[in-house]
Amino acid sequence: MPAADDTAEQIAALLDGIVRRQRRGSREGFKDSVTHGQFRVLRTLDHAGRALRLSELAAQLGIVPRSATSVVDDLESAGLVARQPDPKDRRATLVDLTPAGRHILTTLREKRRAVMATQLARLTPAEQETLAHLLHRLTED
Amino acid sequence: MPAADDTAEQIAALLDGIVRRQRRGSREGFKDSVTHGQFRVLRTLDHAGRALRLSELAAQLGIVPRSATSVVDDLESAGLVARQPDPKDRRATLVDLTPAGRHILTTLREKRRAVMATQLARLTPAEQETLAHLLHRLTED
DNA sequence: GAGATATGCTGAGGTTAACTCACTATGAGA
DNA sequence: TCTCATAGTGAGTTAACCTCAGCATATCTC
Repeated sequence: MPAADDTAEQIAALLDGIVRRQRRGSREGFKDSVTHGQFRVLRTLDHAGRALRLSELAAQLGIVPRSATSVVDDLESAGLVARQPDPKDRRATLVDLTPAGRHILTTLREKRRAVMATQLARLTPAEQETLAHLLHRLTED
Repeated sequence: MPAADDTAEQIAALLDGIVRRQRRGSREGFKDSVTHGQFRVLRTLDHAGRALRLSELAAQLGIVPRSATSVVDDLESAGLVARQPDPKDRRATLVDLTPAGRHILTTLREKRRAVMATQLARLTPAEQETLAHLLHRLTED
């Protein structure tokens, strides 16, 4: 049982626990506005900076298109995103943030940041930087 | 908007993405054996090294007791854990791993480790150590 | 330019992992 | 003893996914 292997198992369990807590915290904070899944859509659209095809959105979220349809349905009912037909392909629909969606996203980000910051307070700013750097390295292509 | 705050938001998003992928990978690997939630129960019992009360188990998992009941139900049907009455309190039930549960846990850990190791391969062993250390610091009391 | 094939979205329905609320059985304190 | 707290569970709900099937539109092949 090599040490490196133990590290992998350990990291997996630690990540799992942290995200679990963080998710729980967000749920409290997001109450009565949007769900975590909806938040992810808003964030993704904002990050893209333009309207995305539903399938494109799904790909970026790492979910199947059918699942994206449902989340977008709910966000659209809430007036936070808008669908419009893609002029280049009549099969496709473009999804974009509404001003209301953009507005709420700012608030939610702040709440989420607060939750995360509470946990992160255990690390020094330098350690936080290191962590961010390592996590980033883990996700980049 | 101070840099430290940005870091918090960033870390939250990165963690989320990593765990999402990792979870997806595990799902593939665990197929036809146990779910992620069930795995967590097995791991927790093994970690405790003794039979746990259902409520104690729930607490360690960070879920409400009622939720633990259901997961334990399924694991018990599968013969991976066993319930037995707590001799000290007839209201309580103790849950423990069966030999079969202990056995499958080893296999699952290995699969999970493999999934995580693939992602971790982007970091040097030293970086992995650092990451494990930082994550550990984040979770400890 | 017509027919086969691929693509984009959505209806229907299922699973996992949680939740709350209300109930029963048992234990513990006044 | 009578009250109140605690341990577990039945019933029912929610979020966030999934697959499979189907329709409309686009594209490719002949």
